[in-house]
Amino acid sequence: MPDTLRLSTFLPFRLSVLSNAISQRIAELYDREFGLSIWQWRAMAVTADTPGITATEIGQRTQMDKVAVSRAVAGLIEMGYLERRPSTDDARRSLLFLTKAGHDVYDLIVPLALSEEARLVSALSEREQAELARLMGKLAGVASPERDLW
Amino acid sequence: MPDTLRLSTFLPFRLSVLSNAISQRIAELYDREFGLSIWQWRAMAVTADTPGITATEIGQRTQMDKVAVSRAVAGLIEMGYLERRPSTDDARRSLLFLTKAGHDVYDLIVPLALSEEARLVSALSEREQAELARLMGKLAGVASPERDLW
DNA sequence: AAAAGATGGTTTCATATGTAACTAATATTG
DNA sequence: CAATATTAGTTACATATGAAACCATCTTTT
Repeated sequence: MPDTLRLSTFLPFRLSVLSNAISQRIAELYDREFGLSIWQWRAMAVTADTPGITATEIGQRTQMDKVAVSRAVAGLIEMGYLERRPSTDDARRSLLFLTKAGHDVYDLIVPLALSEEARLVSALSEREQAELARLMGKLAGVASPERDLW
Repeated sequence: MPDTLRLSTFLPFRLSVLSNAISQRIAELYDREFGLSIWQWRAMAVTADTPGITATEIGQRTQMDKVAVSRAVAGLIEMGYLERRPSTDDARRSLLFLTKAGHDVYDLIVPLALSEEARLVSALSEREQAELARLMGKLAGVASPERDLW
């Protein structure tokens, strides 16, 4: 058992640094261009994907806790990008939809996000990209056996 | 150009969720067992690796900003794990060393950290581990061309 | 060698985030 | 069907974090 540990080769550290570097770059993009936080962008993305989604479901799909979802949704509604409609079969929930303005912004962000991702993975061949996804999936299984990350 | 984007296959999102799941698990371990934050643990790790390191150097090695380093170091000193000695050739800096107590804690954490890492990568073969490290290195190069992440 | 600028590090202040308490509604139990 | 427990979501409070101002020292310029 070695008595020291080199941080720069320690997987949790490397992952964290890499992920933060990427997230920050993207967050700055969303914020600068559209005034959206990462959380708001994620809530928007799953709502675009699943119109009529509830706040709880957003939380599950994005791995945000319910407070974060509540705040993100509140912000999006205030900006006029999201609309809340009461659920007919459960008055506690509401169903969320993108507004026209929300769709417009979403349609502007998607290409930006995808091109940023493309820039990122451009260093990797198709095979490497697939391999990375596969390895991350395996790690996710071990990291959070209890909850299904995706 | 697709008009929607599936978050669950979007690399920055997947990386972020995976990394956070891992970091949180580890953070909770350090905190519960030793009352250390992740930042404090990182500062401790690089100080163990390089006795006499300065705060600025800790920042470079851990990718923390100087405020975070300042706070982490202050906490470690207060707990009696770190010691500050004035630099002879520049009175602005101080040189940092683990105390005896700091070494003791460090020696307890290292095996825990390594075994948690081992548990994590146990899902991967040797080859896959090496491949993952290689792919992450490539991504890091694109993600932060300006600064050298490791 | 005085003035101006840069650097190491801390403190202040404003914002972000997480935990726990709370409200309202639904589901379950006896 | 009343009492209790659970769930959806929000609010309040306490802590964490980051940006900018700051102090002290060192470096560069003139």
